Amino acid sequence: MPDDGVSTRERILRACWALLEQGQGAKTRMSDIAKASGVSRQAVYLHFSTRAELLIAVTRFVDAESDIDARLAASRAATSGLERLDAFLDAWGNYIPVVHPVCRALLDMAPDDDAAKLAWDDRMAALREGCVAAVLALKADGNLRDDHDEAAAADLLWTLLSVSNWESLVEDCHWSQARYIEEMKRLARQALMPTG
Amino acid sequence: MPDDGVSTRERILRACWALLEQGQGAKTRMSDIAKASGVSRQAVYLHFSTRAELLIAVTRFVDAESDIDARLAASRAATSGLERLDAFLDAWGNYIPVVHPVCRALLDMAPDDDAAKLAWDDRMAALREGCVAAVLALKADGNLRDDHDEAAAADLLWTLLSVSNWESLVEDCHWSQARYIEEMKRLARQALMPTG
DNA sequence: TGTAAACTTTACGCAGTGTCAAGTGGCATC
DNA sequence: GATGCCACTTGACACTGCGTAAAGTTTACA
Repeated sequence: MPDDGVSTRERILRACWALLEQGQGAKTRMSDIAKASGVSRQAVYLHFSTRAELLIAVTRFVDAESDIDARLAASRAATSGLERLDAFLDAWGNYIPVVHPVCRALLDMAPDDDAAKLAWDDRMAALREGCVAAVLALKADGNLRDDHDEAAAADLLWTLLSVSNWESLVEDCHWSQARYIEEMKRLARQALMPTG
Repeated sequence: MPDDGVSTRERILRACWALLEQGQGAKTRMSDIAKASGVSRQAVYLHFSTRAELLIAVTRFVDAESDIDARLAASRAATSGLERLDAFLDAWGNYIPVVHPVCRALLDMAPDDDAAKLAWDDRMAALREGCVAAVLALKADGNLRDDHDEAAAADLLWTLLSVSNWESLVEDCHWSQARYIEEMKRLARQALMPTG
């Protein structure tokens, strides 16, 4: 533990996070990260054996720092299905902008790197669990369309909530975050519930 | 012009296409393509100065070979807005599986390569034009929701029709192509038209 | 004084892209 | 039949970025 009480490992994680946040996701090199952390390139490898491992660690770090669990608590506490759906959309939809830079970096290296792909798939599997839970809550209220089963409904919701769709609307189409959330809520209701 | 009457350039394009179709998009190297074309690696560079340029040429080649224009003709010929929307969804939705391997390869290199990114954005801009046309046709019929303007409606449709969403439903969730098209049509109507 | 942990420095191996220069074989033209 | 061009081959090389290896430095602690 050097100067301040913060560990080198954490300095690297924060520096990497900061770099990813200022764009250039896929172009962020190990040497850039080392420089930004004020540490040698080799020191980075002392803590994270590959670039993929570092990026995965950063996503976990961001999850912890931004307390994703607290965000999701409201959706689990909801009493009605619709309430749960809305709360889940609020939680996840508002979390996307926070993790997005890191997600993007991970996603960009996934086609090349099996570890990154695995980590991403894992994340998406967790998201899908939330979707299934929301769908089941709707169904319990008799508020699920009868023309698709729970799996299909979850597929649809999971697809709507993808990071790509957020990028498309917020980054490419310049929608505000609030508008994105609002429209997603409407879209999800229309897609899943019996009457508009 | 060697053995058969087909040019080396075309042999390379077809070989590249075939390789991309059998998976491993981002992992397809210039040397693999050369080998599959029965030509030296240098010969590939004689025809395409970079990997990005080659991939872009392949997308154009696939467009020409699969006659994307003919596919879109029906949507332009439609008389009503709804007809146009459906025809557009059929044309594009059924074209995705054809170009997908090539699109994926281009998309995978976009974060790293400006030329690839530009080519991709161009393609997406063309798709958006189709979306705008469909939205305007709906509006002409008085069949556009009044709670978003044409731009927002086009944004939404364009996002729904993304390659990522096709991948999500067809590849990840194992939906059939027919089911994908059907559900997209419903989703688009619900999102854009006044009454479900 | 010794030693162990954390980090630095320098160097290297490797894959893949893109470049360069010197061939080679066929085909056309004079 | 020599000349020359064209498309292509061969083999080498520079460059980037990842990951590894080995030896040295600093600090802290016993």
